[in-house]
Formats: sequence, C-alpha cells, structure tokens
Amino acid sequence: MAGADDAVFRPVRAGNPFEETVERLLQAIKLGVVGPGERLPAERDLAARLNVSRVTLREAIRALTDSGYVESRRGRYGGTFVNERLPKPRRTSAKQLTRELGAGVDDALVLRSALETGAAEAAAARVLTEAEVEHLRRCLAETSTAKLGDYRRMDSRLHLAIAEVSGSPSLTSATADVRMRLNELLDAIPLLAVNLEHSNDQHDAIVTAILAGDSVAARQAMQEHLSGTAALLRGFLT
Amino acid sequence: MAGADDAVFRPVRAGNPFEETVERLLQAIKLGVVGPGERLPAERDLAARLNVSRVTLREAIRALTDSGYVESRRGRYGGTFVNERLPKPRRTSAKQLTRELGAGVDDALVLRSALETGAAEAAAARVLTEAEVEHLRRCLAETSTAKLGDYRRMDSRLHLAIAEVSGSPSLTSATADVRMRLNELLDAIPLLAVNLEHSNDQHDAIVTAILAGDSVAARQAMQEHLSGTAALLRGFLT
DNA sequence: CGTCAATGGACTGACTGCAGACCAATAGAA
DNA sequence: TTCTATTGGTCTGCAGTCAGTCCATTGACG
Repeated sequence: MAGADDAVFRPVRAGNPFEETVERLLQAIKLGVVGPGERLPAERDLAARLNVSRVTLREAIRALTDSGYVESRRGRYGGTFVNERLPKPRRTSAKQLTRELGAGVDDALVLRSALETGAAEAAAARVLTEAEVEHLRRCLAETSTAKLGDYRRMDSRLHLAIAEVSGSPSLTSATADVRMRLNELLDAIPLLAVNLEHSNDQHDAIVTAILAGDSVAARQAMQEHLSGTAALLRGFLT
Repeated sequence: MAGADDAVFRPVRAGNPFEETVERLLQAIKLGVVGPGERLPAERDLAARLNVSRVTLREAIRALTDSGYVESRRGRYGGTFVNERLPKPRRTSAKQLTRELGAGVDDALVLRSALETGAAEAAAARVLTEAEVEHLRRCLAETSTAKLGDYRRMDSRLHLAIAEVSGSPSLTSATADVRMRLNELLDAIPLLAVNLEHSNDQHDAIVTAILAGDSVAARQAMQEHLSGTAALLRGFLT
C-alpha cells in the first residue's frame, strides 16, 4: 500500500529547469494554447513568467527548434513562432505504452475525472463574463469543425477552456498537466469518425449545461464524456 | 479574464530546491504524516526520495531545527525527530490573511472541492485492502478523540488518508498541497466544540460510505462536509 | 566490555542555472 | 532614406546545488 509518505516525500522537482521548460512549451503547443503560425511571448517576458533565466529558456527553445516545433526570427516584430506543420507524434504501440506508463495510466485517469468533472460543475455554478462565454463557444465550434489532424489539439483546448471558466487557476493548471500525461496515450488510439461525432455531441451537452448554469447536468455530462475515453484507454491497454 | 496562457506559462518552480524542501517537510509535520516524537526518514533516504542533494536537505532540516520543529540526534538509532511541542501558528488576523491570499482562497477552495469529492467517490468505487481499511478506521478514530490542540493535524491526516485510498498517488499529492495552502487560513478560525462534533459526524458518514462502497453517498457526504468549511472560510474573509 | 552498523556532520570539486550587460538584426515610422 | 524600438543572440561572473567521500557519534548486541 502507498502510504501518505509517498505523497509528501515525492520528488521536489521532476527534472532540471531546462527539461521542465521544454515540457511547458510543448504543453502550450500540444494543447493548442498557441496554434500553428502563432507567436510565443518574447523571450524576456516568457522567461519572467516561467520564472526561469533567459539562458535556460533559450536552451529549451533551441531544443524545440531542433525537433521542428518552432522557428525564431530576429528583429522588431520578430519572435519565436510555432511551425505550421508540427512533427508527427511517436505512435508507439499501445503495448509498449502500457509498460512505460504502467499504473500511471489509472492514476492519471482517476485524477482527470476528479479535476474535469469538478471543473465543469464549478464552471456552471459561476457567472461567466461575456469574454468567457465567447471563448468557450469559439473553442466548441472550432473543435466540432476540426479536421482529423487537428482534432486532438482542438479537443485539448476545449477541455482546457472549460477548466479555465471554473475560475480556479490551479484547477486549470492541474487539468493541463494531467492532459499532457494522457496525450501520448491518446495519440496511440486511432480516431474514428463515429467516435468523433459522439464526442462532439457530448462536448455540446457539457457546454450547454455550463452556459445554462446547471451544475448537476454539467458534471453528469462531463462524467459520461470522460468515462467513455477512460474505458477506451483502459481497454486498449489490457 | 485569465487566459489559458496563465495556466501553461505559470512559473516552472515555486522557489529554489531549499525552499521547496522546507515546505515539504513542513507538510509532513503539519499534515500529521509524521507526528510529534516520531522520526523522519534518514537523511540519505529522504534526500533520494525528494530528489535533492543531502546538502540541500540538511539546510532545510537546519531551518526547521532553528524554528523549533525538529531536533536531530546522532549515532545509530539516531535521526531527526519531530518535537513533542510544536511552534504555535502565526495566528494572523483574518483580515490580513485575506489581503495576503486574496483570490487564492477561492482558487484553493474550488480545487479542494474537486479533488476531495473526487477522491471520496473514487475510494468508494475501489476494493480496499485490509491495511487500507485499517488505516482509514484508525485515522477516523484518532480524529474523533483528538484534543483541541491536535484536532487540526488529525483532521488533515484523515482527509489525506481518504485521498490515499482513492488509489491515485497524484490525487493524494494534490490534496496534500491544497490542504497546506488552506491550513494557515484554517488556523485563523477558532475551533468550536459544536463545530467539531458536527465535523466528526460528517467524517463518520464519509468513511462509512467509502467502506460500504457507495460512491454516490461518499461524494455527497464529502461535498456537504467541505461546503460547510468553505462557507465558514468565505464568511470569515468577507 | 568491545564491536559494529547506522546515523548525523563536514568538506571538496565540478557543474548548472542565474542576473545583467551588451551586440545584431529587423521592419515600421518619421 | 534614416531613425528607433523591439526582438533574438552572445558573453561573463556569481551563487546555488550536486555527487561523492570521509569523519564523529551513538547504542544495541554479542
């Protein structure tokens, strides 16, 4: 049994600042926070926000440049831009992923369920600003009309948008993190048009419930949506 | 409005390894993972688990020694022990705490609700080992019979125990973290015997539901328990 | 009564990440 | 065309952290 010790005496940091920074930038790209062709914040700003030295940030950017995610241009109105064509995901076999992630999959799925159903519930209970409603609707629309290659990223962004309107930044961050942990796994699963359609319906139900202020329905809809994915993932890994 | 940027471009690390380590040790003490008179893991082990050099860990321990939390003894069967009498919490006024924490209180409360209700639900849905049941029952009993000065710590430990039996280490860690964020605030609120009794009843309901495998009731009971505390906290800060 | 294993305590040399200053390129504005 | 603000690119010296090694102390056990 895992004692409370394991929770409180877990590693203070996952890796060195460089690695963590790379991970964070990848998060921004893979979760669709900055889309293809869009620009990252200027190095000085970004370094300040990440609480990392500019040197370290630049090393991270360099790594992403080398692996084909971004490109930098100098001069005023320059910056670091996300490439229009992103590198393909690894596409490892589900079997190997099981071995890699092991019990971590279940861990992530349980955490995800708690975070996202909680976020949906909290979001519905809140009074949203016009900008928030707009953003939510926009993400929903863009997800439902996304091409197959873009679907995963748009889906991530929609789920993140829902977490955002919960009004809890910590909840948003945690949601983004756990999504990243599952992303590699999701990439190993083929996207079927029928599933996709079903997914869109569920997204619609969730957002509708949130906008209607019905927190019970919002939680319920999110719960159903997530359990579908969870079952799919657990199934592929057995 | 807080964009998704803020979630993904948040600081990579809260402080330097030294500060983080101090925080983690305080977590272990204040959440009752290691009680008064008990021993911390040996420096070499602990440093490895925290993924921190022994030098850094020792500096952190030194800081806690200076502030009266722990004491170290050399030799075989020695070690670093938590003091029987812990330093008193700051007891700042609620008004000042509001200013300090600001919107962070609401953030933490929303996150806490999501995590702990999710944990209770997941725990009830799981088949618990005998050791887990034992641990849960023990924490419950010790909380209900705790003296006023020990109550907060025992309560923390019970909530942490519930998170543990969710089976998701990440969920447990997150629960511990958010509890630490709220702890200072909780210390600013007087403990009334009547509230305490009510709290014990709720704890009992939660644990009973979990042991019965009734995930709906478990979530419900936890939800009620937390909303009481949340209302109390929000009230004191208005 | 000595032995010894396990613990905290102390030191060194190397490396990493940092803040800050400065250089170089770029494109819009004057 | 020239100016200039903004951006990425580069360098240096400093503080923090690390892995590894050895020392000092202690108390149970033979």
